[in-house]
Amino acid sequence: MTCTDNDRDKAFGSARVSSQRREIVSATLQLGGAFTVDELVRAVHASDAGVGTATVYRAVSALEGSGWLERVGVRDGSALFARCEAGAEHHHHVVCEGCGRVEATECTVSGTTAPADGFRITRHEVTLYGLCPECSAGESKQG
Amino acid sequence: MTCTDNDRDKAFGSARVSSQRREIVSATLQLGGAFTVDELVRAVHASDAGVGTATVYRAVSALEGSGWLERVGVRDGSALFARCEAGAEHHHHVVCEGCGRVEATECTVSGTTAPADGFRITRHEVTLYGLCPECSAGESKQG
DNA sequence: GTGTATGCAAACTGTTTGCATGGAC
DNA sequence: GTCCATGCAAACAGTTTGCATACAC
Repeated sequence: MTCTDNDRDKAFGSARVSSQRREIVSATLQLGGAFTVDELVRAVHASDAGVGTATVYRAVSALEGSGWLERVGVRDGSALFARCEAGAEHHHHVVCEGCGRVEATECTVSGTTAPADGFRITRHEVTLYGLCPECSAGESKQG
Repeated sequence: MTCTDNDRDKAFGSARVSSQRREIVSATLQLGGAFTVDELVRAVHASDAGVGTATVYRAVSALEGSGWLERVGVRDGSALFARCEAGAEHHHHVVCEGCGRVEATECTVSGTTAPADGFRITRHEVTLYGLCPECSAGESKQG
């Protein structure tokens, strides 16, 4: 992962960047796929146990606000976040249930058409779940 | 709404049916569309304030278990439930953001194809949001 | 120097659970 | 008569917030 401090700093947009926030961004990149805030807190604590949970929550909110992170779903009652390259373009996510990896995928839902009784559709939420090529291969080997 | 006690009782499958559970089912039908547990509790309290929150949660779980109710999404951090006629068939939901009405809609997502990098898709979640014909008409009148 | 991010802990919300009791079957 | 559903309250998990302080700008 080639990621400079400058890259990390850009994640927060115009907000201030502290050492903690830089660590949080690094941990996000290390996790790679989708993660809960709790998992992110653990990852951050691996390099600095002094970072508070509230700080991580606030940083995640800031990152979500700047568009660098996205809320991609829910797992066991906690919000799932993931870094997504697709940015502001309309897209959805494929979540690997093996390793948590998240990829952007284009929207295959027929946009604003009315599927039932003349509903006027304004937005939709789509999340695909499955296995990435690696996990898919591992799965078929193990049975 | 033509719904006999017998209909209400069937909602719980083979589980026991108490007067509270019958009231909960009635309240569900009165609400009509999607609702949170909190809204359901309020509706139930309109006819019997003595019903406990835990009872409603337990009844909702039982109704979900029997397939009579479905979890159709999340609103403000609380789970959204709705009665759905579609039953066990694969389908999705259209939620009216005006009145909360929920309709089943057939799946327009191209099933198990791999949208990105050879992912093997096993399942997906789709929820459509918009305005039903009535709310859509009201909206355009009011601007 | 100003204002924002931090850390701590408490508060808050939605949901679940333990327990004694009443009611459905 | 047995066993499950109930009601109450406490417990619980995830998340947010208040406040004094440290630090980025």
